[in-house]
Amino acid sequence: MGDKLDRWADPPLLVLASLAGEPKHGYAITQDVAQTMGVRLSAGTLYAVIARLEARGFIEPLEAEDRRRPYRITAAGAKELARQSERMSRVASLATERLQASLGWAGA
Amino acid sequence: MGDKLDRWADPPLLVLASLAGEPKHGYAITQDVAQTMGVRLSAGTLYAVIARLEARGFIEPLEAEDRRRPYRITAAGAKELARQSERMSRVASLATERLQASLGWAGA
DNA sequence: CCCGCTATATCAGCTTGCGGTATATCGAGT
DNA sequence: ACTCGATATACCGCAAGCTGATATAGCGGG
Repeated sequence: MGDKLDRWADPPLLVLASLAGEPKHGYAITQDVAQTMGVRLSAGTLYAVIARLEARGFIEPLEAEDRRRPYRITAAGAKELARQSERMSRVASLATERLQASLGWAGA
Repeated sequence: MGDKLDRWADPPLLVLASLAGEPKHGYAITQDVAQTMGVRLSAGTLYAVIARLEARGFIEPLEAEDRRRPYRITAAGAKELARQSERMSRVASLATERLQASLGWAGA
């Protein structure tokens, strides 16, 4: 049930990608990730990830408006995101290449 | 130290991507993943992932030669890999776009 | 007045990831 | 012959992460 194999997407990466453009607060991140990346992050995951990302210095909190606690990506976070997304696109294109190259799969 | 935040790459995805081209046995997967994707999978991770992937029907074992137990990607696995890598490249390009759009990062 | 949406936070439980260890075979060096 | 490193698979315990549930709370609509 709680199977990780159903969604192979690292929440930290999605959150960081969401914050890459402009600062957002937690709830806005969930919505952005759902809309632009098609992955629904539960509240439990979201705030845990935010805490870890902040502890690593990849994101930093801004002054709270109302109930909203916005976060901004740091230079270190941006650098890390750039590295990871480069790797990601390499893996993705490699996978696509290989899949197209072997059109012989009759499969089960 | 076993911090997941250091390496945001889902081992299942890497293994499946490695098997996308042609069947490989476990050890060969580790080497391929390390060389082409820059991620080192420990033996413990590797064989656990293989077992889960097989249980899901994403890969299937071929007849063993010598000590080697090769695995092949199934049609279901290929489909899943295609879906995931499409998502991956979308997230990656989105992240890159957003990072470049906000050129405030000094790079340090 | 209650319900759903916004918004954040925490918890228990399960799954997963990783390092270490065990086993076994093989080729190369000494 | 012996040892060492590489090949190759497998399992264990621990720590970390993810998820769904639960709690809190203000606000607007039915």
